[in-house]
Amino acid sequence: MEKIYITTAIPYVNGKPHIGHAVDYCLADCYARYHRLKGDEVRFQAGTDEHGNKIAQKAKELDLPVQDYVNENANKFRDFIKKLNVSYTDFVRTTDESHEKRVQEIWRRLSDHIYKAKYEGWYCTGCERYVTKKEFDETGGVCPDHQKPYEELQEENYYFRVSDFKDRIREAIVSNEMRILPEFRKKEILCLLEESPDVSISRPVSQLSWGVPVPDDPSQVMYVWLDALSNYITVIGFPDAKDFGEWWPANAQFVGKDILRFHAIIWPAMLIGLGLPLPQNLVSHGMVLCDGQKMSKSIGNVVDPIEVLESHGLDAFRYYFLRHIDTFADSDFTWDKYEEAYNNELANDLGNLVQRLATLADKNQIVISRDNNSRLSDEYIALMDGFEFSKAFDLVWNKIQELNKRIDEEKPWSLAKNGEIEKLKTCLHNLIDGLLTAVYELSPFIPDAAAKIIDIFSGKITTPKVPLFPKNHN
RNA sequence: CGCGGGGUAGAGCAGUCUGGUAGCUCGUUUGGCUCAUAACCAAAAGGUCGUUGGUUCAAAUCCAACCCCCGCCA
Repeated sequence: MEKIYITTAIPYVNGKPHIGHAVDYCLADCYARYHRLKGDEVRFQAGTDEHGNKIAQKAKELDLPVQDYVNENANKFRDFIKKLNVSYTDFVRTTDESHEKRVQEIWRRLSDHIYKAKYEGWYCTGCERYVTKKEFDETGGVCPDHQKPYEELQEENYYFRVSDFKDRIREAIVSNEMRILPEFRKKEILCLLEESPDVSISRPVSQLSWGVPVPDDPSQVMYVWLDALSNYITVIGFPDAKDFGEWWPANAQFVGKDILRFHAIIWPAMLIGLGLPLPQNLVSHGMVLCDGQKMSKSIGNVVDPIEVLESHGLDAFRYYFLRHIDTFADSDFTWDKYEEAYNNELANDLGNLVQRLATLADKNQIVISRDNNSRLSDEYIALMDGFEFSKAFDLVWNKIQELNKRIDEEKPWSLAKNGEIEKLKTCLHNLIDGLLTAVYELSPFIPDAAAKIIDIFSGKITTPKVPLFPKNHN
């Protein structure tokens, strides 16, 4: 039995949850539940990123105090996470007082690697970031995302000297001490690492007010990196919690491919600077596309995850996102594919299998006495340990389909007709046992459905009045 | 320019490392079954494996050149 710590990226709460957030949560939750099945003790972080100008501006537009605005949005995210039945144990908000205090302590401890310098160049207020000379030249001085000319800027910032840690980070990545998944991202990061400049970690108060004050310098406020990335350790009590070392380093940190670079370069630099070990696995997943295109408001192909969730329920949602959204590569979401997966797979394969076995058991008054002796197959464990969730799901699904074949081959209804009661009982016992074994491995993916199936086959078995995954007749 | 991934049946993919009758899922067609949610099971049709050339008895697989798509550098 091990202690496992799992983290998810904390979304920026300047809007409502979108479908990309769901991938992070589904993967991390599946992994957490898998470890609990193995008997491990799991601590599982989730949270929200709540500082920065974009949020302050939105609040201003709505004429709300900023804290009220972020409270409201943080709740939306927390509700969303609950709706996904994500089994997190710790929730962090970057506006939590305890987080802010700890971040300031982290800043102090990193002060040997922090220096003040003058920035001269261009800045995009929309992106809230500095713009390189190359970018300025290529865009003709106008931000392509915001259609606004870049502003010329001259200001003092604090910088974090990432260069102090490059050798150590490279070594950790190459040796898989900090494993980056998938493998091809590892190569990208190694290239990026060489070119990584020191990173600006503060802004003058005049530029940015909604953030954590820099310790001992009231003229500066922390910019996103130190504040947001620190959440992974502040939430489990760094530096003062006595049991911090029992949980850190994280076994797995789940992030989208777009933010992997920060987690694979700036974050380990911070950890090394603090004298802490590095996370064991950085798992970077792909983006959810719609008809092969990136979802965007301007194309108008944004899919609302709540709408998806409400159309066929949570099990269907988790099913699709864990099986048909590839764990590592970009994958498509389309309503057609979603409907197809629900009808052909959840309803016809699994739902119908449950229904036919329950009916057969009911009609023939079969009672299953079964202690929970299910175990995970070696192949399943290997895939789950390698974060190959969609492949592990495929593996289990084959077992489901296999059971449908076996029913046809063994024809329990014929046995009943011929009065071969003992044979019939053995046959149904074996089939139901096979189902429950598969369901055990299914439970990290679709926990609600798994619980319902176990319930159906516990004690006296009766035919469910409503099928597990009803189909729409329209 | 550079680094990386990919181009295999209508769609989505595996197979390429370790050459030897081209495979899976969905869709289509036909048959079977009746426990089941018009569900399930079986069978069939459907491919010049991006192009050209090379190595070999034999190439989706190895080698060379080229074309196209995508990711990262942004």
